[in-house]
Amino acid sequence: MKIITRAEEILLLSVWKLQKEAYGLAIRRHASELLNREMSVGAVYIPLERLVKKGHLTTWESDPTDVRGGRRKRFYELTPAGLAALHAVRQIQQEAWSDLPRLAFDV
Amino acid sequence: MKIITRAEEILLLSVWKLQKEAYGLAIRRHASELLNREMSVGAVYIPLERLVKKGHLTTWESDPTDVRGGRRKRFYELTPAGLAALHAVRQIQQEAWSDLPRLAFDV
DNA sequence: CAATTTCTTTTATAATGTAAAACAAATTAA
DNA sequence: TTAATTTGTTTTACATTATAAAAGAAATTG
Repeated sequence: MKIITRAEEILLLSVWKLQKEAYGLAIRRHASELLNREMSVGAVYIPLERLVKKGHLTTWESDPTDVRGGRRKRFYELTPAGLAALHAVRQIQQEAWSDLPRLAFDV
Repeated sequence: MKIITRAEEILLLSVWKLQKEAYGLAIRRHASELLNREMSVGAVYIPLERLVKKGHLTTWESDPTDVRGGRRKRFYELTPAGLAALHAVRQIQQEAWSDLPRLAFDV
């Protein structure tokens, strides 16, 4: 299984975290907070579409809400395959960060 | 600070782990094991050079050893900046993976 | 209906990732 | 002494991913 990229990891985790509120701009806000840095709109929507195409997310459009400017939203949800990809990357991370020797200059 | 990519993370951690044996092919072997998948030669050397250019690694050439085919090796070592980049990505990971709600289909 | 707001899609380009081929220099075997 | 083998790095050429910025859409408010 090919490992997901960091952007994919952050976006999948954002979708997971946001649950029923996982739509484009909300995902962007959450992911930006995680990264401590404003992600551009394209940096979110384009990878999200890729994740859908790969089967790691499902997506659908909602009806408009009645808040000002509240147009249709495109929601996302994690699939079992997406969750598996997250678990896989998590495991690799834990392995990679284990048993590291002490460094000369230290933290 | 711009976050490092997954490949960069794996390579920096491999250099860290290998200590005095951190040269191209050894790094490739170690990183391949971590990822459970053979990395191509270019997938290692090119990112390594990028990390040197960014100041996350230092590099130098050794003298040849006397084992069969043992030619000059190019070694790498983590810099304080490289370590800082690893710490930064680690922190983001821990934040991103915390407080995730239960899923419908569960692990 | 013009202005404003929320939200998504598209476009164009920069940066990264990767396989594969080429190159280099050492030891060993014939 | 030279051909084969081994260990290793560099280069090339291309595919994939990341990103900013602009454009487009549909709703509410003034």
